[in-house]
Amino acid sequence: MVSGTGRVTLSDVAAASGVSRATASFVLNDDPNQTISPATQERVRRAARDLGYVPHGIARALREGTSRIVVLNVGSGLEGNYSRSYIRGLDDELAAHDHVLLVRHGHTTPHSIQQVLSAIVPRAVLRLAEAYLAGHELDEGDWKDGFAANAAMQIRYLADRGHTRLAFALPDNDSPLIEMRLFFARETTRTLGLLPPRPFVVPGPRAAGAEAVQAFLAAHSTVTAVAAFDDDVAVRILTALHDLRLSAPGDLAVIGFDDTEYGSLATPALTTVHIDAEAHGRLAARTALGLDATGLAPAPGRVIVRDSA
Amino acid sequence: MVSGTGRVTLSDVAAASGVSRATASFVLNDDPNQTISPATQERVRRAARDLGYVPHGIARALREGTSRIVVLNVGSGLEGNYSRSYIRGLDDELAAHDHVLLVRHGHTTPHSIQQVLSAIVPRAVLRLAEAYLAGHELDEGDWKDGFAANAAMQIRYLADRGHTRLAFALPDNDSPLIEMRLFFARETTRTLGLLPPRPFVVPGPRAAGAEAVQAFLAAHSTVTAVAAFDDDVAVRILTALHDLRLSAPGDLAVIGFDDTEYGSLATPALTTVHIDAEAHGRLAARTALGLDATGLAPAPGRVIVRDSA
DNA sequence: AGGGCTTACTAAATCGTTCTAGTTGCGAAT
DNA sequence: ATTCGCAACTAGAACGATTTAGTAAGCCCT
Repeated sequence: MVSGTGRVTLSDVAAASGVSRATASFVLNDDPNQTISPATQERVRRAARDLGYVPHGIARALREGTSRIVVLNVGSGLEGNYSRSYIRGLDDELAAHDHVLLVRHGHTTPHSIQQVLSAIVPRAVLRLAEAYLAGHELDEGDWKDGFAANAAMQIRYLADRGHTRLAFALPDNDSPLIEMRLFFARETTRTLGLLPPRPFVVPGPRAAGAEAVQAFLAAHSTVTAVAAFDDDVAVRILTALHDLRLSAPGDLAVIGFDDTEYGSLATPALTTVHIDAEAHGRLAARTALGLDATGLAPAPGRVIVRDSA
Repeated sequence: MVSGTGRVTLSDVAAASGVSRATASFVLNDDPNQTISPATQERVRRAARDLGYVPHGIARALREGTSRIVVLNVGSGLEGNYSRSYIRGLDDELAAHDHVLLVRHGHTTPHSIQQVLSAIVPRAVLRLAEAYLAGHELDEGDWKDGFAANAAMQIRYLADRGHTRLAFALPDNDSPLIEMRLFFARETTRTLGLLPPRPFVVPGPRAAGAEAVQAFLAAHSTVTAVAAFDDDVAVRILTALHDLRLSAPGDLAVIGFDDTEYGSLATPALTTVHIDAEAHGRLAARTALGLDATGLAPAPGRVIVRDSA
C-alpha cells in the first residue's frame, strides 16, 4: 500500500480506493464544485483513515502558492500575561482554520527574516502588538478601542483614588508600544481634566533604577502616583522605592500593566491591570486569514487591586 | 524578465543568462560535482543578483524532502536567561548553515504538532532542554556535563557556606527538567558527603507559597538553606519568607538558578547561578544538522553572589 | 582511427498536491 | 433521434526547485 519511503501520499489513497488522485483530492478537501457519490466519498475517506494519510503541507503549499503557516514576530517582550494569552488565542483560532502558528524570535537580521519568508512562504506575518499601530483597517475595530480602554483604566484608577499629578514610567528599551501607551495616557488625563503624566525612564539595573526614581521624585515633588508601562517597570519602581527607604503607596502609588507573577510577589504586592488578550489574538488570526472578524468581543480588562496603589 | 506573478524563479535567471535551469541551479548551489566555466558562472550569478532572485524554499523543500527549518518546541518556561541565550545560540548557528529557527509554543496538542510537522517538514524538531534527557548520543558530550557542572555549582555554593542540611525547591508544574535537577543535586550532595536535599513544592499563588514554606520549615527545622529549581521558585520563597516575617539568609539561605531580572530586584537580592547557554544552543544546532560538533566548549556557569545566600 | 577521458553543458524526471478541462454514460426535453 | 444537461468521474498540467542521465565537442593516447 505504502510507497517506498514510508509516507502515505494521495496517490496511495487514490489507488487503495480505486479512484483517481483528483477524485481523492476532491473528497478530502470537500470541494463544493464537485459532485462525488456518497459511496465513493466513503471509500476514499476510509482509505485515507486506514492508511493514515496526512497531506504533505509542502507540496500543498507549492501548489497553492502559500503555506498554512502564520509567523508571529516577537521582538523581545514575551514575558507577561498579555503576550501569553495573545499567543494562545492566536494559536487556537489559527488551528481552528487549519493553520499553524510559529513564533520567530527577535534576532531578526533583515537577511534571516528574508530566509524565513522564502523558506516557508507563510500565509501571513504578524508582529506582536504592531497590528494596531499600522493597522488602519482596525481603526474602528474593537481591538484598538479595547486596548485604549485598558490603558485608560490604569490612569483612571489612580485618578479615582484622588491622585492628580501623575507620572508615566517607561522601560529603557524601545518597544513599539511606548508611543501608544503614552498617547492613551495623555488622552485619558485630558478627558479627566488632569495634567498630562510626566514620562520618565526606569533602567533595568537595580542601582540605576533607584537613581532614576530618586532623581525624578526630586525634580517633581508634586507627583503622587505613577502608572508604569508594564509590570516589569512597575516592579523596578517598587524595588527602587524600597532601596530609597520610601514606601508605596504612601510616598508614591504605583500601578502596573499586564499582570505578571512577579508583580504579585513584589513587596508591596503590585496593583495592576489584567488584560485577557485571547480575543485580541483570535481577532488577529481572523484578519490575517482574511476572514470575517465580527462578533469577537475582546474581554474587558480589569484592575487587580493589591497593595501598591 | 519577471514572470507574471512577481516572483523571480530559477527559470527567469536561466533565461536571462542564456543557460538551462539545471546549469543555473548548479552554479547557485556551488555543486561540487559539476564543472561550469567561470564565464558562465559569472553570468548566472550576475543575473540572479540583478533580478533579485531568491530561491523558493517550499519548492526546494518539496524536492529535497525536507525544509531548512528547525523547530524548537518550548513547553512553558521561556523566561529566564538560559532559554534566551540558548535560543540565541541555536538561531545563530542555524543561520550560519542556511537554516532557520522557528519556535513553537506549547499548547501542543498531539494533533497540532502533527500539523506543524506536515506543514513544513522541518529538518529537525528540538525540545528545549530535552536533548540531554533522551539524548544518549550526548552521553559523554560537553552539554550534559556542562549542565551537571552548573547544577552542582548551586549546591556546592551552599555547602561552601557551611550549610549541611539542604532543601530543594520545585515549581508546581511538571517541567521535564525537574527529574534531572533533582538527580544532579543528589549526586552533588553525595560527593560532598552530605545528606540528599529534601525536595518540596512551592506553588505560585502568594498565600499558597507562604503556606508551603511555613509547613516545610516546621517539618524540617534543621534545614538551613534551599536550592531552588529556578529563579522563579526562588523568588516565591523570598516572598514567602518576607510574608512569614523571616529573613534570608538568616533564617533560610536561598539560591536560585538561571539568573533573571526579577531575582536581582527581589528583597533581599537573589544569589543565583548564571548560565550562558549560547554554546548549548550552538551544539544543539550542530547535532540537529548532523554536523561535526567538536570544539564547542560551553562557557562555564558562575554564581552571582548577592544577598540571599 | 578508434576508444577513453574531461569539460561544459542540457532535457526531463521528480517531489505531492490542486485544479482545469475534459470524458463518459444516462435520463429528459425537443 | 438528436440534443442538452447533469452526475460522476479522470488525465494531466501546473507550482519551482534539484538531480540523474545524457550529449557534444575537444583532446590525448596507443
